[in-house]
Amino acid sequence: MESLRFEMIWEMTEKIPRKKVASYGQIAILCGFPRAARLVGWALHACPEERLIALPWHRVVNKEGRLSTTCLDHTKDLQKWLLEKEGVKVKTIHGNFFIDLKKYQWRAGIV
DNA sequence: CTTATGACTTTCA
DNA sequence: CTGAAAGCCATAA
Repeated sequence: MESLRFEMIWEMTEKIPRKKVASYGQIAILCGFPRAARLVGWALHACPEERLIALPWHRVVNKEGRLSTTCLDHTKDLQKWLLEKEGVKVKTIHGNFFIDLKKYQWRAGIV
């Protein structure tokens, strides 16, 4: 098995269906690297803007379903907006945004 | 080649 | 139950 590269992460992220979300760890697991959750976050952070635009990065949240992005150019507000645009309900709690994983978590790739 | 970092996750106190 | 710390991996410098 090759090393987990950003490209793999991006491709896996692109496979997330509409109205579904996946955790960073889940993406890593689907790629075959259960402990590379941080790579996923960083991969998206290091992703070119062009690629990022076509990438459903907003469907990737942390394990709690919380929008944990710290990227100044791609804020939680933007992510929330993109999700609601798809019809995904986003809860606003104490200034943070949460997603109902029981309802929206991606259940594919568990072949 | 070595050190530092990041949009995470899990475990210990 | 809540909070803090370590673990993890690939990339950048």
